Parts: sequence; structure tokens; C-alpha cells
Amino acid sequence: MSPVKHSIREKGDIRARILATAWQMVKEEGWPSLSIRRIAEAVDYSVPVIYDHFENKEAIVLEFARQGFQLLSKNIQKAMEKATEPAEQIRAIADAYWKFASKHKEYYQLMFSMGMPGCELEKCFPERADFRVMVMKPITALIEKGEHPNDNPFLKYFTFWSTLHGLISIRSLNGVVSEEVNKMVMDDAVNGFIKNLG
Amino acid sequence: MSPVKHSIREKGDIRARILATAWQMVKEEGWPSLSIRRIAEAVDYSVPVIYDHFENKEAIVLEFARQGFQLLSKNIQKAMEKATEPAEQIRAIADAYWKFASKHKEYYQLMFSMGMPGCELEKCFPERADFRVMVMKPITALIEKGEHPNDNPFLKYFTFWSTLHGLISIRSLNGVVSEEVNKMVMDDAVNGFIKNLG
DNA sequence: TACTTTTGCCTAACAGCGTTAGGTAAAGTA
DNA sequence: TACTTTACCTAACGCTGTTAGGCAAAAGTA
Repeated sequence: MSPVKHSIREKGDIRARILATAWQMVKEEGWPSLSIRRIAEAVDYSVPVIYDHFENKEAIVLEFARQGFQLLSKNIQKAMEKATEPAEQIRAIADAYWKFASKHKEYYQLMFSMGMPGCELEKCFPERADFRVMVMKPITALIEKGEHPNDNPFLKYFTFWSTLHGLISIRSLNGVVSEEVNKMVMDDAVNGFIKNLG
Repeated sequence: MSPVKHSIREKGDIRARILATAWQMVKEEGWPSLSIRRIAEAVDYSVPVIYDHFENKEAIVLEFARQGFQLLSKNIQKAMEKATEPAEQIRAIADAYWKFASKHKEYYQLMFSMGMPGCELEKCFPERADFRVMVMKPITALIEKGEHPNDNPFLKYFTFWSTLHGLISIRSLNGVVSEEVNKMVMDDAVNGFIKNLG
């Protein structure tokens, strides 16, 4: 094959085009069908060019994970600002988390259910620490005002997050159950959590 | 290469040997490194022989999923029989579920976090319905005796399961946190759940 | 016994994957 | 002009799941 004339190509950052193309593929066909070769074809370059911009496939995926954590943090922050009462803030956080998982399934899947190897800790994604700090704030406030001021906020944060994550991932295992029921279950669980804090 | 003399081979069911070998590989090296070719090599047959016994790779994996659901159901049942009080039964179930996930990580991963395509529903794994029925029994009992007899038992079952699953999967995302802390979080969440029922 | 069919098992391939070695040709620089 | 850097390519390696087609021995049948 003759070398492709690249005058047609947008000179814009190839790296950005790789990411954009990859993301489109993921949204249209899911993570499993994302492949370096198909990205290369889509951006109209040969395969090794991809490796000029990313060390390997994992690096591309990691980039998206970072984006996901940033977006989640931003959404949580926005949600928190809408409320002042700690209990209301917790409800707002749960709601925002739920919406994020629904609206950005690809991100959520990648961030929490794809088992990114070697990236379990907050060191790999600093944004995860941001999330933790934000969520722990109203929890701590509620504990201090409540009847069990000696409760461990970190433990409670952990419980809270687990509950949310559990509901979201079980939801995808139970295709039948309607979205409404799922939301009811979550509200129920969150209310229970808040009640236990106060 | 000359055809292998099969007198050495155990004449025992090849199908069983395939499964045993595959399971050993999974336990030693994890799901990702399970491959038809490596199974074939290990059982000392050529690749197509595997396809004489299983339609494809997914069929092998599905077999393990079935085994997992059966084992979980058995464990839950045993745990329930140890207690008579509904609240105690719920605690026992949570404990058994937790232990199952810890002891049989490969099963748990496969059953709930690997996204078996096309097998979300109970139709695919009848054992999942057994699990639901068993867990709902003490939950229903507790609701009837409690202050909110109109609560929906299915909803509560859903909440309960989600909480457990959340804790378990978040645990694997937070490599740092010790097993003890994890267990504390779970006991805390389960106690909160029970309190909300009564 | 002689012939046919079935069984058991194989090699070799197809199409896809992530990744890399090595080469060409144009562009920039001394 | 000569040299280096840049941009990009082809072709391969080794891995994956899956399948087509063939050979040889065993089993069934006339």
C-alpha cells in the first residue's frame, strides 16, 4: 500500500484524536471491542503511531479512568453545594453518584468494575482521595451531632460507598428490575444509613 | 509430530479432566490466563478435542459459574440452619456470604463481577433464585414482627444483597484496608440493616 | 473375511489481538 | 551539500478463540 497523503488529516493533536476516537468506540460498542488496531484504522494511521503517543493500551484506558474520576469529583462537589444540612448533603451525594453511574456507564465500569491492575490505591488516582475527603465531611458532621460521636468516620464512609456501589453493580446484574425500584432501594438504604449515623 | 500414544492417558472422562485442569489454572493464575490452548496442552490433547466436549470457552466458564452458585446456596443454607432467630439468621447469612467471597474469590469474581454476557437473569442460573428465596425468608419474618410491616421484602432483600456485594467489591478496590476493618464495616452495615427492619 | 461407517484425534489454518523491530522518505539543520 | 531528526510505514512475533479437513484405527455390517 502506498503511504497515505496526510494533507487530508487534521493536523490537530493526534493524541487527542486517538482519545476521542477510542472514546467513541467505547460508547458505541463497549470496552471489550476497543482495540489498538481499530483505533489506528479509525484515525487513519498505522498501528505503531498509536505507540508514539501512548506507552500501551492500558495507558489509554488509564487516561479515561482519570477523566472519570475527575468528572465524578466535580459532580459530587456540585451536588454537595446545593445543600447545607449534612444529612441533605449525603442524600445529594448519593443522588449524584447514582446519576453519574447511570449517565456514564462506561466511566463507572472502568473505574470500579474492570479491575484496573496495579491501580487499586489512591496513589494511582489522586482524585479518589478527593472523593473520599468530600464524602467524609458531612458524615463526620453528622456523627459529631449524633448519638454515637465515637463512631469511626472512615468506617462509615466505607459503608456508605459500599452501599452505593453495591446497589449500582447489582442493578446491572438484575436486568429485570425497573429503574424506579432500584432508585427506591437506594433511597431506602441511604435513609437507613443516615438514621444510623444520627 | 507423531500421534500421541494415549495409553498413558487416564481413560477417565476427558470432560472432567478438562474442567479440573481449567479450574487449577484459574486458581493458580486467575481468570485472564485461562485459555483453550493451555487447557489442551495440560490435558495432553489437541485443541479441537476441547471443542468436542464444550461448545466454546464460555461454556466452560459457565459450568464453573453454576458450580459457584450451587456452593454459595449450600453454604447459605447451612449458615441459616445454625440460627433460629430471623435477625441471627440474617447475620449468619451475611457471614457465610462474606466467607464465601473470601474463600472462593475465583467463583465470586466469575459470578458477580465478570459480567457474564446474556446471563444476568435467574433463568440462566436457577440457583440464584434459591439464594433469593432463602435470604428473603428471615427478612420477611423480621418485617412482619417489626414496626414497618408494610415494607417490601423484595426491596429489602435487594438492599441487603447490594450492601454485601458492595462491601466485598469495594474491599478488592482498597487493597490497603485490613481484613479486620472490612469485617467491622460489614458487621456495622448488617446491624444497621437489621435495626432498620425491626 | 471384506467393506463401510463411525470414532478419535490430528495438523493447519483464519481472523483477531497487543506489541515491536527495522526501514523509507521527507524535513530541518550545519 | 551532508547529516540528523521526524514522521510514518510494513511486516513480523507470539498470543488468543474457533474451525475446516484429513488420517488411521476401531466398530459395525454384508
